[in-house]
Amino acid sequence: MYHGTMTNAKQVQLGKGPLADSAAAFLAPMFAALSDPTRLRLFDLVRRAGRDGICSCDLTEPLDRSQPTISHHLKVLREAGLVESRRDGTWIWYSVAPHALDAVAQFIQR
Amino acid sequence: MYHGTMTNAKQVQLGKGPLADSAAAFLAPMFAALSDPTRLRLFDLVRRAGRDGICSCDLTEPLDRSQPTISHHLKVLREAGLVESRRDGTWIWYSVAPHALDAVAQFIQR
DNA sequence: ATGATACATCGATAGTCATCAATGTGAAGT
DNA sequence: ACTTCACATTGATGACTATCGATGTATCAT
Repeated sequence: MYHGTMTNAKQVQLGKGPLADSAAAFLAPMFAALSDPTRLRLFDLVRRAGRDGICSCDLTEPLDRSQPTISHHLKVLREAGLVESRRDGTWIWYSVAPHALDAVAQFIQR
Repeated sequence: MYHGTMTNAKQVQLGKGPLADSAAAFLAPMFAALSDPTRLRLFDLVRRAGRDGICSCDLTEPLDRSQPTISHHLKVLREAGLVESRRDGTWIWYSVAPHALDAVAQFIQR
């Protein structure tokens, strides 16, 4: 399994014209990743943890969901490029990917 | 059918602590409304139309979707509080709801 | 090696969604 | 009244999703 730094350097220039098909295809999964209440709170908890990140084991309880469910949501966030994971011995730390929300913010205020 | 101004004055104070359950329940549907590529481009087209808005008939072709599909997406955007509709004779004009994305923007940059 | 801990994956289920063809509705013109 | 145009709704279908119990996997301690 992959636990390195997902740099996701993909930068999308939204441009000035109508939102391109490719830009929409890039942005939509990010919105989708935040479209579930549980996952939204999950992302918020990870973000509040700052650079150090937060252990997956500390996320199960406050969200009142099973461990597989939290693991699933973290996978969705990771595949959307919003969070990164970093293994440290037995456990894994999740943190927000740098510039994760830049594209989203750029779309919101344009 | 309702075509008046959906003021949606609901204001959410996200506060400083972890994202509350209620705040997540309020925000998630907005992200969900933008989580589909077609609907994202649809919203973008409506937003680009400015205050006057844009006719539904002018949205079917550029998005390459059937008329019922566009109608469905517009309904989703409207119920999420992101766009408004205004009847004018035979046709209907869609425009972005004022402060539609304020809550989303507030969440993104916090 | 054994056991324990942290996390991922599998399989199943109930619910939701995007899409379209067909049909309904409401307004305007003739 | 009839037709036409703009848009909404219905019904159906295939795809996706949130959730959990059960099970697998990797790491550490003993």
